[in-house]
Amino acid sequence: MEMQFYPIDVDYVTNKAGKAVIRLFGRSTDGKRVCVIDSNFEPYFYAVPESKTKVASIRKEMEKIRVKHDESLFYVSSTEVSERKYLGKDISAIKVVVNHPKAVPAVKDIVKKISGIAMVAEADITFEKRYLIDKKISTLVLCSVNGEEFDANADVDLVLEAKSIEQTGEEMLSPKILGFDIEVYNKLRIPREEKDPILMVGFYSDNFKKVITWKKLDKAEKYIHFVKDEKELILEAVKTIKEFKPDYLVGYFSDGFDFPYLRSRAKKNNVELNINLDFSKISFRKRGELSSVQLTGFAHLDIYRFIKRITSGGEIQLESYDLDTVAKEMLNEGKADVEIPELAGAWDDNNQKKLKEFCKYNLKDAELTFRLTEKMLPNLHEFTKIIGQPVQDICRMTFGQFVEGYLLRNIQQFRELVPNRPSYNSISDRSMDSYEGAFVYQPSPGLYENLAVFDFRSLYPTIITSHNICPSTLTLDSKNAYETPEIEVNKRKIKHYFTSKHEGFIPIILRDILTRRNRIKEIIKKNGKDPILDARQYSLKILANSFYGYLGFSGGRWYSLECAQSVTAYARNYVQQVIEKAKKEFEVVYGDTDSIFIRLGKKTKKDALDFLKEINRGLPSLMELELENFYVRGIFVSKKSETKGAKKKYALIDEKGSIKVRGFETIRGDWSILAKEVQEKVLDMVLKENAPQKAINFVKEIIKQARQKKIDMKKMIIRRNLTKEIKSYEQIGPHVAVAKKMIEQGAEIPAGTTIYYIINEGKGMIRDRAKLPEESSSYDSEYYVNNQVIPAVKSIFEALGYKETYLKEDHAQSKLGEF
DNA sequence: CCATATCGGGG
DNA sequence: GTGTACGATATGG
Repeated sequence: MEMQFYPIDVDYVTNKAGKAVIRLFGRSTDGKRVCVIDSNFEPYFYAVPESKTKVASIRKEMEKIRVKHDESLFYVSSTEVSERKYLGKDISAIKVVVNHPKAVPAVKDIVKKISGIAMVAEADITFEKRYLIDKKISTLVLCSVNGEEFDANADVDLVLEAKSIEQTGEEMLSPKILGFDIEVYNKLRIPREEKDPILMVGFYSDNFKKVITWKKLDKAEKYIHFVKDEKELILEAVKTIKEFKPDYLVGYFSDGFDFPYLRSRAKKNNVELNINLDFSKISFRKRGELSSVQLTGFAHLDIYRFIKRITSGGEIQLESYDLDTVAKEMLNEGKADVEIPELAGAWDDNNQKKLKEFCKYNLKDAELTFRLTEKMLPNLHEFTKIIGQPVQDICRMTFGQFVEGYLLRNIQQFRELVPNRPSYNSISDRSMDSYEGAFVYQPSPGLYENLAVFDFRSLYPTIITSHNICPSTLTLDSKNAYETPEIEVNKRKIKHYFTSKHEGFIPIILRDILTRRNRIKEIIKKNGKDPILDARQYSLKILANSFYGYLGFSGGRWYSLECAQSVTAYARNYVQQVIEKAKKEFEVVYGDTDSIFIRLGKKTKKDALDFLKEINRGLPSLMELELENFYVRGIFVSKKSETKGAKKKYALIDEKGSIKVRGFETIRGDWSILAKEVQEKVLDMVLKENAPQKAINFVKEIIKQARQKKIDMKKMIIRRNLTKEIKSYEQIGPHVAVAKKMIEQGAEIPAGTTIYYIINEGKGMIRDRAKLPEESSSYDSEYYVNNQVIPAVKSIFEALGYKETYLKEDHAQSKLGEF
């Protein structure tokens, strides 16, 4: 029979005959959950002989290989000579086909030892990845399959054994998404998996709301479902997922919290989290402290991980990635307003009213998770389609992995053999390599008016394409080659050369990405905004911008120090050239990596634009200097202990009154709200109103209010995490001291607990005066003035020239009366 | 200057 | 599992 479907999850299993078969789980066009089995794909790798002369004898030797491993026999099924390239050079490789994916590592080790073998390649690409690459299948994109119905032990509507399968369209899956979230008993601030039960599980989707809990609530909302205990709650949650049949089950930090917690509580209650479509156990792949929780048959997404990756470094800079902040920024809607530390108390006291609120809160979290996923879907899907790997992997991949995934798929057209993933040792060797990065033109601290900012459009990608920078074009021959600017290595000046006789695969692939992106941007310009096209161009932008970093990433297969060095060398050269030219007409205020900030002074905007045109006439075709914006005012500040202006620490206001702040994120979650608010307001007054004196008066007023204890205690709360067991602390910080006192009063405080505290008035050390917010009646205003307010605004006022008068090093305290 | 420590998300 | 392996930033020697 014929069927069209969207593959979502791909893996392989070994069938009764001992053969590895690929399974593609997905959704058919008529809405069924399906599993397609493809048993027509063979595992293989490549062996590269030292010279062509020995190929015949090597093949004979390889074909004799037999390895016993546990119960199975691994062997070479066939070999075949394949003319390939390796980093641009022609080589003969032998394709070695083996009887099982697990035979690859075993056989590979033996092949490596055969004399006359130079290297073994592509033995480290997983079977299912290899399948997707070779079959040119992207998950989530429509596939046609011809096959026979098959009887298999899987919780799907249809299993097909494929005779043929191919990707047939561009059309994408519209997935069934189920957001979920758990609430747990939290007498202590951090719940303990062994002791504290799960109290609620919430689910949300289009036309679907459900909260499961095990305390009966009278006159509760319809969506609340009651069960008798935690065990039943877990079973009911499993049943809910089974019946809903989502394509994506989505949580927020569910890799780090919800799933590990569910697993632990399921074990405690002696029940199985039986949601995988083949009834197998859920895989928790440890990666440092965090695990990646992978389901079989459908996708588990931790949307937090994708959002964090995709937004950092982008336009919107979030100060925190907690669900409330992210949802407010992206959905204009925050979490339900409850005091989560009160949940345990409400549960113990059977406080019906409060528990109903917590149910609502639980549902809201699931809803926000669901909505964020909907919002991110265009980007998530574009990456999945471009990179061609399952959506659950894309959701967790770094940009370096994006580049490598993209190269792996697109390198095939060049017949390039894929370099091996570097060994642990070579990674650590490579990470010793250091090289010069971007150029920074240091600003003099101060307030400037009337600025123009230029930047190079996609500077690093266009440098790579314009100068043919690629591991395959690197040459020692300076004839017919691009010559880099001088590069200083160990006090010696060197240059690299990249041939101009043929184009490297990285420049070709990258140029294709850039031109595709430009085409999409033109369509958007012509036809107006379109979220899908916008996601597509943004994905291509991120991908293109990641190539340079990838070349210098020690864990990369195509790592090349020479390439990475060359990219930054060219970049420094171009930016410095523009700065030198700009200096003849304007005052240059600042420059960093790919941007130049100039003061217009008596010159006009037109003069700035003419200058831009002039520069662009001299650049290679793909490179371009663009106007980023004109700014009314800008403040450049210096970091402490630096006299010159700091890198990337400035704030600008444009003609529309919107403020752009860079590098002020020293104010993080572990500072008081007071410090954050003061800094924000000061920047506002300086930039928007051009009123430094008013800002000073404002800070003076805040200090006065602090001293008169007129500021809300909530704004004084500082939080900090305990990273280890209390006993193992040598350095007793304020948060450690608070925790110690709590323990003395009988509390249990495991590692990982967040301690909230306020510094109280009195004599002695800071740590002895740190107390829980509920135990604090007042606060030490001098501490907050000197350690929170002043540090938050100090550098801003210094840049404005108030240094000597108002802020004298650490003795600021005595001077602050005048402040 | 480079090596080590901390932190994030979740309740 | 055709293994594994966070990444960015702050501090401290």
